[in-house]
Amino acid sequence: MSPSADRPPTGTELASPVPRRAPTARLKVQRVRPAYRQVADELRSQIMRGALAAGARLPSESELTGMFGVSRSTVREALRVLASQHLIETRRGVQGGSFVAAPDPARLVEDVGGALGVLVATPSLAMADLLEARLLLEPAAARLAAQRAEPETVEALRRAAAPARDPRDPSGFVEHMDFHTTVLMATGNLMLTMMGQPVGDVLRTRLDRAVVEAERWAEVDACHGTITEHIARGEAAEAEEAMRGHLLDLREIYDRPGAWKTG
Amino acid sequence: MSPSADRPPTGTELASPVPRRAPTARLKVQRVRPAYRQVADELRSQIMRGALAAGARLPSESELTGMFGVSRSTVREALRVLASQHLIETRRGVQGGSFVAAPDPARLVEDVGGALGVLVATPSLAMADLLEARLLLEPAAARLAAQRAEPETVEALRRAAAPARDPRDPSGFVEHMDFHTTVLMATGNLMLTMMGQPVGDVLRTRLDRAVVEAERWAEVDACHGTITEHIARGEAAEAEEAMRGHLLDLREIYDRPGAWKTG
DNA sequence: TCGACGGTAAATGTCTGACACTTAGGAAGG
DNA sequence: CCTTCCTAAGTGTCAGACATTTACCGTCGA
Repeated sequence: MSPSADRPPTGTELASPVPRRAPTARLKVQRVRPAYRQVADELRSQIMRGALAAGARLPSESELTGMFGVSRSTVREALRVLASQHLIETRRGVQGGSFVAAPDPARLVEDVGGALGVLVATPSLAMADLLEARLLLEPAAARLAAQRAEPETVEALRRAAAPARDPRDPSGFVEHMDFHTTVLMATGNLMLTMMGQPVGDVLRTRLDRAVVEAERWAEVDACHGTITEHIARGEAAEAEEAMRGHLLDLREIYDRPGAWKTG
Repeated sequence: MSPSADRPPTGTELASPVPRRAPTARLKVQRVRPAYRQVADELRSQIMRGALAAGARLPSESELTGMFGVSRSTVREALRVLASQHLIETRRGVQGGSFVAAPDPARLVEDVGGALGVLVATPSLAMADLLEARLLLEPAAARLAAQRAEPETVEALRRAAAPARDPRDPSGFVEHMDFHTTVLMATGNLMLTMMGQPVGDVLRTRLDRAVVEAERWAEVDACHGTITEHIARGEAAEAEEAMRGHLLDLREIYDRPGAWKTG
């Protein structure tokens, strides 16, 4: 990140390399907010305030044109902003329009994962940080999962712990979800799932699986099975410890040279 | 990633105003992706692939119209999408244009916080979940902070632990950052900070401070001080335990009826 | 009576061309 | 050397038109 990269106002500036003796008031702020931003902010505020319930239909673009006194292009750019933040969805055709989108955890996780992927490409966020965060989160999640184990979630865990079969045989891929994600979900706490999943996603997608031998995967699967059974029996402490050990094992893989796909 | 590619099965479909007895296969997928999305996806892909480095300038809107063979409106809508995902920043004037944005953790935290705020308005994510997640994260963070305490971070902690003075007296508000955020930052692990801060933000902004008596805040400040000193002395276990106790104390506040601002 | 078919209209999607506004940098003037 | 003004590149905004999608509804035929 070049130090000259001028940062627009985020409001949460940390250590700012304060430009001493600013020549003339040299603000980088946008003097005027573009109209499309004002429109977007106003609509967003209405949505967040609950004035527009989820599923509700916004006025048509032409109507918004009249309401805000701006052109349709401007309205549309505002709508694109909201749509890309998943606050609205637009449909075409008769009875089409822009609708307030129902908040979707999966979508948020996707977005965060994507942003994380970008961040790990910078020196500010190291893979080691992700591993540490995971090591902090998932053992605790395993403990909670054990404390709250229900037949249904245990069943899901068993499915997830079953080794993913040969990728060339797609038959086993139905309904197969990542084990670690499943453990997070088994806590019944959506917040934990949302915190942990993006981390796991990034680690998984950037690991070059070629550096790992087949028998290593067998060990991994064995660990998953052990953890699952601890959770199934409600053995909280054991589940936590097993997960911690598992993650430490994995760390050995992640620490290998060339384990990370660069691009 | 965030392109929110035409939704693969998220499995989290909730109450869709299901048109009973779907006439013919009634998919909600967009048959054709609008041009602005294609342009946005292509540009995003180039940015993520690294073909455009951070800070690099994209072609001007007019040039992009030529390159993609679409009108400027379409190009602009695509740029709005990328801008609202913080992948690019746009400047006006000579030497203006769209520039690849440097990844900014603070921005990501902001976004996640905003999205969380929306999610807690739904039954899928309860405040209790946030509290639990926090209870899981911050004590561990306090431990790590203690293990790695450096003079500089300790100093920042002391500043943050100092009671925020009367809001009507803005003098004390300079440089005052939330204590819990500071603890997270003191771990030196950006990932932990990014996981914890949105949670704290949501809890803080939605707590109706009117239900809390002044002396309660004094207790809170005292707790902050205790934790800070544990961290300063490198007492990891004590710091962790103090933080846990502090959060459990806070829980009493959060559990009061009427503690949450509805919206 | 019921299903298939096709028309209609309300919206979004796209294009074109024009003008306004912003702003860094250079030229002119003191 | 400093200040002031001008310029030009680029984004921001507007207006109007046409294209495309698609739920709905009426018609027709079996």
